[in-house]
Amino acid sequence: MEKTKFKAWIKSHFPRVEDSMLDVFINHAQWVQYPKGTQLIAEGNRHPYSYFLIKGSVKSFYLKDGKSVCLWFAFENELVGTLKAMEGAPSRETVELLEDSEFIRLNNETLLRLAEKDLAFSHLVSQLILEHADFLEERLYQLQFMTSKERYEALLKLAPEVLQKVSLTDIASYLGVSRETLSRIRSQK
Amino acid sequence: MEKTKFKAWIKSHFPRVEDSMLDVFINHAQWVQYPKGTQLIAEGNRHPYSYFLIKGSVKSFYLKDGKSVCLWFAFENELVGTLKAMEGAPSRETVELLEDSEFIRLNNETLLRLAEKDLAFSHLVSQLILEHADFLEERLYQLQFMTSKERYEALLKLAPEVLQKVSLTDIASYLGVSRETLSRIRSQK
DNA sequence: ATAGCTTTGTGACATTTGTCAAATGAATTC
DNA sequence: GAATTCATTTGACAAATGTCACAAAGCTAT
Repeated sequence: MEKTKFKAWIKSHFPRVEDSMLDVFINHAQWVQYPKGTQLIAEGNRHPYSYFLIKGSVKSFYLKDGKSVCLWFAFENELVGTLKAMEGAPSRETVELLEDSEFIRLNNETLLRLAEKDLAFSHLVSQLILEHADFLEERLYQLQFMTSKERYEALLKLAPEVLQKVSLTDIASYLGVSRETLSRIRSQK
Repeated sequence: MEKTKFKAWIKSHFPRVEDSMLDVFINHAQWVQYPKGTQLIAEGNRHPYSYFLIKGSVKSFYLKDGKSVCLWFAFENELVGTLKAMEGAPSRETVELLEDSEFIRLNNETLLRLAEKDLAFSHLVSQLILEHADFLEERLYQLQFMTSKERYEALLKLAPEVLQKVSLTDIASYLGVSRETLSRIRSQK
């Protein structure tokens, strides 16, 4: 069962969550699968789920003047979701599958209800938000302090799988430069 | 007593925190006061406190090639602290007073210990991190999507007091442009 | 294999922004 | 209030990046 993978991941990331709790949690989760191109979360809509990505890859983006500008990518063994969805608010971003992918799906309300009553889950939720905030701070640092070339190199170092799975157009938008500029950065080295 | 102001603020922001809990919390807090220019939190150091700003203003910045680049500003009735300090890790940023200021000071470990044991406090901590994450997402959106002129106008709209209290040099670095460019943006309108 | 589509790369040029230097303006000290 | 310091503005130029046009390379389906 794919849930095993998810369970192992939680246990390694949140060793303080007890097994009994974890089982309650897992029982509320479902395995789901969607084809490439599916919009998991659509801009402007409320979305009731968060996901753990078992297999595949996704991108998150806003639309700007009809073009997509990527905010993040996710690959195997990563969490996929948005703060807005967690808060029950309409999403500002769209999350779309880059290839056929499998997920463990978690209902946000269920998650919050568990966190409401149980201290360990509340800490888990804090932890998740904290990790996301750390990611955002790093992104912000890079956008404010690093040149586009440095950002490209940092991305390659941190997540080399991006190059395999994501188009250069999407990577360029993620880095905050035009396709052409990224192309030139790449040809320089 | 200045703690009253802090108490009122918490009650309006987190109506679900009970009075008894709040009193425990407040009893762990201290009122402190520092002169303009004080570095509340210094880059590279661990820092044991978070603050509620009673009166005054602060800026947060990194150093880049000897120049400061601002990450955020805070004014009356706002929380002042860093995620890194919360996590007990060395700070990457420096937090400095823009004028003589007064704070309610909270020990991070005490805060976390309370959150450890008490559900209401755990939710409060989640909520605080969540608000910070929302701020970061908005910042990121602005840096990636908006022109420097639009960012300047957004800042004026959201926090007009910035113009009163913060130098244009610091505002420029916050917006991600040079002093000269900000000056030209301002003269355009 | 070919035709058609999508992605990526390259050149020419315009625009934005940064950098350096100097001038102006505002605030502070003696 | 004159002198000094600091912050802001302005001008001239250079560097980085965006935009547009098109060429080249990779894929897909027939």
